[in-house]
Order: sequence, then structure tokens, then C-alpha cells
Amino acid sequence: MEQKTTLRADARQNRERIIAAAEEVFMEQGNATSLEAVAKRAGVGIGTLYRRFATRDALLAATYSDRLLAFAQTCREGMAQLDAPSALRAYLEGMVNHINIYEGLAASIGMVLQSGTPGCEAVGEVGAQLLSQAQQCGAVRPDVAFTDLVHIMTAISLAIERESERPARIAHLVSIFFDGVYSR
Amino acid sequence: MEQKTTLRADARQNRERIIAAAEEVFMEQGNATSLEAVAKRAGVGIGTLYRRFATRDALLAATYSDRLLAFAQTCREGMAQLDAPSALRAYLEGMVNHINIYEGLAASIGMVLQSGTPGCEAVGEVGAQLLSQAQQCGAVRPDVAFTDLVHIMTAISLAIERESERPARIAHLVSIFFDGVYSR
DNA sequence: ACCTGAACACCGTTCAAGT
DNA sequence: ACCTGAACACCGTTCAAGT
Repeated sequence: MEQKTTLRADARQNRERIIAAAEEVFMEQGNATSLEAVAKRAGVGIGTLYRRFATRDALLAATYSDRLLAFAQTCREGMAQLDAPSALRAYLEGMVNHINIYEGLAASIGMVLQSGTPGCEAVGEVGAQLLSQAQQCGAVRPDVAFTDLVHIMTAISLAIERESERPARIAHLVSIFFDGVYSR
Repeated sequence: MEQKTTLRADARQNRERIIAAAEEVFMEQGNATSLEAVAKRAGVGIGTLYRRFATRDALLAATYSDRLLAFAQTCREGMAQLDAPSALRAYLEGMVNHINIYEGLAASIGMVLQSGTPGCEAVGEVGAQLLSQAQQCGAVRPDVAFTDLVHIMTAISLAIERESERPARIAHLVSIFFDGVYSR
């Protein structure tokens, strides 16, 4: 996902147009739309789209990157005043809540979160840091890895994709995840 | 998913052939195979397959039903001697472990578990019963519903689909789910 | 270097004709 | 009632020709 600086000016512009078009089309029609539609909206040939983004996932990851960057920024700003475990929980809930803006994103979110996109790197750093803090202060089990969090986020996003009252369900599942199913 | 008894003998046989063929093909090539391939293996026209199973999910649910029936039976036999919370945990782990025999099943397992298939009914009953028992003896939070379990099973199955060392990860995620992320 | 879009391949789905 | 498979529609992907 590295930015080739050798990219010719027109090529770079096409790349940005494709991402902008993809953003629009994914918002309207979800991740199941034809890539043809994205190319048409961007005003480029379908071949150009394939040249820039070898797979559908690559395009999705690139398109979603900006949103992840923004969320990572929000986290850094807003979570300083929370205690470590609350911040971690807020992070998880926030991530899952953000994942459903494109219909069908959830199915690819695991891939997206490993794509190496700037936004993906950013949320990864923030998440790992929040987890580590919560563990250092003794609140969270030491055998929980960041990949577990990714799994759980993927998991919850996918599981509640077609449910109604999503935020409530997300909060509930996150609560189960944090507190366990056992009575206290 | 009701069994029409008015089904003509040859039609019924075709139905069974299609299911048997689907079982084979799904095992070999996963849930992404063309339905054409299933029809060919079954020795019927593609139109016949569509007549019996209006959607891909319907075929998948029907094909998977037998396995779910068998698992429900195993549960009823083997879990009598476990205490209620352990039985519930074993049920969850068992389900998730069974879900990955067809590649790509996990993505549809939510749908499959709501298809009304005999096997689906069976595992639903067993699961609801185990949950209720674990709650009655005070071990499990009363605000956990059976649909939460379905979500979590879906969730874990999907999340670890392409991971290595699946059983270990499943056990770990189930453990997190039961015990929570907090240190004890 | 990069772009275009016609061409090819593949799959899902329907439906007229046949038994 | 049911089956068949050709026909249609749609999408992904490649690549020869063009700038």
C-alpha cells in the first residue's frame, strides 16, 4: 500500500478520482457494487481501475483508510481523560460502530485491518497502545493479544450486520466480551 | 423448509441426489462453487436444482442440516454428565469447530441457523436448553439471550476462518467470551 | 507510462419446449 | 408435475491498440 512517488501526475489524479468515486458508490450501494460502476463514476476506463487496485479488497482498503485515520485521531484526542479499560472499551465500540457505513464492509474488515494502509496502521497503533495500558494497570488479562481484539471486532461487526438496533446490540456484545457471560 | 409429502417420487429422488452432490462438492470446493457443478454432479439439469432450492442459502442449509442433527444428538448424549456451564461452553466450542468443514460456510452460518431446517431446530433447542440451565443455576448472566450465542458463534467462526491453529484459537476466544477480558 | 474499452470467461437465473 | 438446457444478463479480468 506504499505510495509510489514515481506516479505520473495524471495517474495520481486518476487514483484519487477512483477512490473518491468508490467512496460515493460504496456509501450508496455497498461493497457489492460492480467495479464497472466505480470506474464509470470516476470517469476512467475499467482497465485503469484494475491497474491501480489489483483486487477489490485493495480498493476497499484504500477507500476506507481515510475514515480509519480520522477515527484514530478522535481516539487520541478524546480518550486521554478515560481510565485505561474504559478507553479500550470505547475504542472497541467505536470501531465496530464505524464499520457498518458501507454495506458489506464487515465481511472484509479483517482484510482491511491487515492491509497496511495508513489508516489501518493508525488504528492498529492506537488499539495496541490502549490494550497495553489496560494490561499494565492490571485490569485486563495478559493473555489477550491485539489480534484477539481484531477478531472480536470483526466478529461482532459481522454478526450484527443485518440486525436492527445495532448500537444497542453492539454495546451488549461488547459488554459480554468485557465482562464475560458469568454472573458476578 | 417443510417436507412436502406431495412430492413425486422422481422429484424426491432428485432432491436427495442434489443434496448428496452438494455435500460432496461443498466439501471439496467450498461454498463458493458454481451451482452448475452441483447440478452436474447430481446428474440433473440446473433448472431442477433451482426448482428445489430457490436460493444458494436454501441448498446450503438443507445440505448442512444432517450434520447439525448429528451434533445435536451428540450433545444430548454426552453432556448429561457435565455441569451446566461446562456443557454450555462445550456446546459453543463444538458448534464453532463444526462450522468450518465447508469453506465459506461461516459467512452464511447465521442464515443457516435461522433456516428452520430440522438440524437447525435441533441445535437451537439443545442450545437454548443448555443456556437456560446455566442461567437457572445462577452461573450465567440473565441478560444473555440465545441469539447472543448465535452471534458469538457466527462471530468466532467468521473471525478465525483463515487463521492457522483454529481449534486453539477457538478455545481461546470462547474462553475470553466466557470469562471476559478482565483479570480475575 | 499510462489509458481505453472491446473481448473473453464465467456464473446465476429464467423459461419455452418436452416428458 | 416435473425436467431440461439453451438463452439471457451481468460481472470480473485481460490485453491489444492508442496516447
